[in-house]
Amino acid sequence: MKKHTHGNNTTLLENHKLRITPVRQQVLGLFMGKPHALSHSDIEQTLVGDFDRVTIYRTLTSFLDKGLVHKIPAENGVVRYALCKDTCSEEAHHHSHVHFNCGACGQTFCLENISVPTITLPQGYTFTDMNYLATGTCKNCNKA
Amino acid sequence: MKKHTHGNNTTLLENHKLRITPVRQQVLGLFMGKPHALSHSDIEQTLVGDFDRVTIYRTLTSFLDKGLVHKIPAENGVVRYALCKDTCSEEAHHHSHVHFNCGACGQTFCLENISVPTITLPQGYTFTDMNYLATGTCKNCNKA
DNA sequence: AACTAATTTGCAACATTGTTGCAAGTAGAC
DNA sequence: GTCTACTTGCAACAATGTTGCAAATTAGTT
Repeated sequence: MKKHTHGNNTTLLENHKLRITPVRQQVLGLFMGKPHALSHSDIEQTLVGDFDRVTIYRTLTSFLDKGLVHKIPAENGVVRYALCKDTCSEEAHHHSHVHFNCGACGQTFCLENISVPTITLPQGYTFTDMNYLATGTCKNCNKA
Repeated sequence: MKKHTHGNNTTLLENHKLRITPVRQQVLGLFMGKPHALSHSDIEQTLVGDFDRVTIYRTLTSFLDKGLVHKIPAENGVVRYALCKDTCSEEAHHHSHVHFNCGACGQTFCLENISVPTITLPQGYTFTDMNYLATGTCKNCNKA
């Protein structure tokens, strides 16, 4: 029953200095099972009845702090989260990939495989993070 | 007292097929008076006591619909709005400029003057809108 | 296996943000 | 000035996010 809660997600949590708890295993499991980013409410609805709303918020916050996931703001203000690649840590996030939000299915994907151009900011500005958000229609929805 | 509510913002509203009302003039006045993007709560706090919260939401929505402002999602999910350039209309928005969110002063700016590279999406994806969001420290805060 | 310290969880309460329906008020056209 | 359509305020609600605290749990130590 709780078979697949053990496996490499346990290791993943340990690697990020997070204690192994049921919520964390389940939430991490969700991320690993889906190709798209998840919002708080996505998670809340999938783990029905099992965990407190607040706990899920805190789980996401700790994942974020420890560099396990990154935040993706959609145009409408909905915040989603997606797994980081291994190069991310507590200290620094290294992703400059494009996020794609599909207007048809509403899902958000990380497009890891396309090249991201460098943007040069004006004199005086320094940046720590760069976010690319495309809105449109995704592969699947364009087929249909 | 209500001197500067008349002027070219009235024309701007007319041009976008919006009725001239006190809220609209005042909110538009705010946008024109500030170099940075404004959130709903920024506006609410500045126009203290004068207008209903709901009215401000609806004002922003109609500005958005008519192509007068555009929406800027910050990393934390806060949604801000900034004036569009003249090339925007009800039908289509034409801005691919970079938005810059300063972690120090919290303000968000449109950086109109820097070049924005084209991003090529993978096969099958089509996009209608592209959003560039940089987070860091702005000119003023870097000086201080 | 039991003990302990530190972290994590659930609960309750609250704050903020955004939405909807409807009646009264106002803008703009004639 | 009159009429119509749009806009506003109010009330009520829904959704989202935050905080404090006591009880439970994790992981390390003996």
